[in-house]
Amino acid sequence: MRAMATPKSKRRHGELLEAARSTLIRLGYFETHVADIVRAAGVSHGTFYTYFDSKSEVMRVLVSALADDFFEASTAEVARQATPLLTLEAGIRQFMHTYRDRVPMIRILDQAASAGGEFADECLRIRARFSARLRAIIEAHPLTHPDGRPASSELAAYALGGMVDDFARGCYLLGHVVDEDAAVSTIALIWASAFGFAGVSPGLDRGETVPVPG
Amino acid sequence: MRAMATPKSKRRHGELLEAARSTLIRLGYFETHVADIVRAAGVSHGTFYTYFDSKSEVMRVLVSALADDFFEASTAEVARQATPLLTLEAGIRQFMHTYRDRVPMIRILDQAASAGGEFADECLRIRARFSARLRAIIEAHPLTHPDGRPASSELAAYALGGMVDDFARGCYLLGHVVDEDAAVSTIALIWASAFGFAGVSPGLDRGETVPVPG
Amino acid sequence: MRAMATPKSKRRHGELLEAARSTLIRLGYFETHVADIVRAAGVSHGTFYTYFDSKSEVMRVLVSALADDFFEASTAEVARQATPLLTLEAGIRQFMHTYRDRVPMIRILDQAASAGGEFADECLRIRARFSARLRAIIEAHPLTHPDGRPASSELAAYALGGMVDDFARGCYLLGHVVDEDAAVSTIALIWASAFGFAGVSPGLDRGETVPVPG
Amino acid sequence: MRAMATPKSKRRHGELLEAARSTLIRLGYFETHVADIVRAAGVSHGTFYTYFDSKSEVMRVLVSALADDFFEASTAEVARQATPLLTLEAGIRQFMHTYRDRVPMIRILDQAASAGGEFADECLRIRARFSARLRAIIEAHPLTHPDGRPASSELAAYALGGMVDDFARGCYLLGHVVDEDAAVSTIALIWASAFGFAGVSPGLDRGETVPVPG
DNA sequence: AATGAATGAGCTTTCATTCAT
DNA sequence: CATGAATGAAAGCTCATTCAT
Repeated sequence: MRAMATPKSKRRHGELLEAARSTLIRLGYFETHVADIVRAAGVSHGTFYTYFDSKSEVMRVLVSALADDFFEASTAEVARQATPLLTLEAGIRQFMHTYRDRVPMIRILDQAASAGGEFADECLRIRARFSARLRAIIEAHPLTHPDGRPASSELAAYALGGMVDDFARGCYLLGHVVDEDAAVSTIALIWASAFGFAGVSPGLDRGETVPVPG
Repeated sequence: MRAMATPKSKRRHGELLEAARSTLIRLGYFETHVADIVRAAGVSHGTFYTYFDSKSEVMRVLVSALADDFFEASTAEVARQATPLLTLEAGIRQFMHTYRDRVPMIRILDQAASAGGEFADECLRIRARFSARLRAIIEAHPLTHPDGRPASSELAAYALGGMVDDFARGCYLLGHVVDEDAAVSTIALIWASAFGFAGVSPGLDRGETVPVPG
Repeated sequence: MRAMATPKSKRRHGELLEAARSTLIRLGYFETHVADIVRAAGVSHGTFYTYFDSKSEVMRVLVSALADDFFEASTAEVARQATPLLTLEAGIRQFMHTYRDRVPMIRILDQAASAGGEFADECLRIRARFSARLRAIIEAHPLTHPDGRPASSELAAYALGGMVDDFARGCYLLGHVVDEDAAVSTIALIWASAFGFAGVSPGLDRGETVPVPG
Repeated sequence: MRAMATPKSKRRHGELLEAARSTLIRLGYFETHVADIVRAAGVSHGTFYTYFDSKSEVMRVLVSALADDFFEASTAEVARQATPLLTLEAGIRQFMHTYRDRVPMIRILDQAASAGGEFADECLRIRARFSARLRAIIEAHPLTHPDGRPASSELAAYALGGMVDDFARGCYLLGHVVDEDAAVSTIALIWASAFGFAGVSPGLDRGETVPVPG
């Protein structure tokens, strides 16, 4: 980007960004061309290059903005419910809905990340911020290995957060069809088991057959 | 694809597929062009179209093959270990290693899926096959809600499978750096908690502070 | 063409020609490719070039054959009818039907001629042969200018033949929709006027020989 | 077509059209490629697509323009001559010359129409407009069947118009060599016979309005 | 004589970027 | 600053013809 001096310039810059944003969401990462953006903004090709060095630059700026927006929205507080399990469910449900309501923009994020370049880091940055929040909570309910060692709260947070993230991705990006309510309560149950909430995991005989994961 | 009669044809077909495969891995899904493939194979443009109807077709063939290979490799049997938890760990570790060893080709799958179209379904298909395996196991160790209702084994399988899938994706595709051994044991611990293995989850007082997920 | 020695060769040659003919009619002049012809003949590309020097050569041979067939069919004798006018009509109707029944092949002829090269001459050759027949008849009923000079029978034949040819072309090739019966009787009336048939225009004996148009 | 704003644009658009026109005439419909057009216009490939959506579009525009030009020129008024027959001749001669002077472009029209698609309709449209003019004239000199029924003026117009069209086509497109003067007077004679002009065929007042052919 | 894989020049079209106006 | 026509490299694909087998 080059020109930012006057207020008019600032406005133009913003208009172009907004045009690019709506175009991205409308057409997707790979089908968004400079021609689409400038048409949406009502300016010429030349003007675009007055404000941005390249198409990549706008993409970069926008994808970061999309990522921030997603993060902000998905880390809102959740009201305490009647039981811990219900509160867990409420939190997970909120995440799922936040995801669902932003599918077009998350799809962009996903495409940008898969295309390589700097966007994978952007995704990791979001994940890290999610995990940091979850981690703080887990540390109040530490997972413990059978031998008594505490599990890494960082890793546990990453894994539990990833579970819901993956679920949302499967449902909303890839199109897997599920009963959302059932999904939320199942995930909450697994979280609760991990946190060791009373009345959720019944105890199991030792030494039995063990599943092969994957 | 059209010509397959003679042994020479079969060889060429294979050479082109291999050229396409290595080019895909080298340049990525979006930067792989017919010109790159034929250059790698040492043949002319025309020859490519003797064996494939279009660029999309090779992509389709290759991505499906990659997906199949990944699935086959990641669902191999795992030897029973000393304890159930260790066996869980072994299974998860195997999945992680299978993923790690195929990063270049899984990246292609990921890119193809992000572009939409048929490849997202391919991903779901793989996920469904994973889940089906895991589900069979879960049904032997059903998760139960506090009120006694059994959780959906299908959803539980999808969620638990997603957790490890997401972990592998974060580490190997997006570049998140973790201690793999610690990660595996943490995931195994969460699985074990869900399955209700004795000695893993300690019990928790009701009514306490509850984490906000995400 | 090169190989014609053995009976087997002759058969192959014929098979290829027939395959080319049906392909031409099926796909049209511009959409007929060597690949289509050899597929229809059940032989390889190489074989095609054993019997023909080029695609153009087959086209040349075939278009000439189509032209001959058309000419033969359209110059068949027509039975004398009750009145000369009816006989004229019968002849014109026969031509129209001959044309109509061969639309696919005449279309080829038309396309080939328009594409330039030698095929325009082929069309002229047909027209000349038509005209020659018609001319012989006109010479028995000469058209006379007001000043008493006889009109050129050659030109009159060409013009009158062209009228019906053009009509058929308009209806059957270009898709002009008309009542065929009315068209035939109108054209016959114009012919009769030119020939000076009694009751249409003056001065011609009834019951005489009547031309077959085309 | 997309860009037409500035005068410079208008000029370029015209240059490209003219380049396309001259290229069409030079190389024919089937041998005219975008590369030839842009070379003739002295611009890049990209510029062509700034002004036209596709090659087909220029073809369409040009062929329609050719057709319009041809129609306009060939339906110009013809000065009344000393006798009706001479006026007929003058009209026919004008048509022949109009045709002759536009052979290169009419050839394009012919090729385009033979390829099928929209251009055959274009030809029919021209024919219909010709016929409509001729028909108005014929209705003032109705052709009558021997039984007294009037012939269809529409069909008569189509047939008589087709005669001269076919003649011009034979001479100028297909290369039939004739004495043009003799041809014109022969065709005029046939028209006059059909119209029943005195001294050619009976029963028409002299000195009346005389049709412009074509 | 038959095969059919291989060729490669050539086709139409796209699009990020530049630069004269 | 704004314009938008111009660029040109590069894309996917076609097809008549050749030639080693």
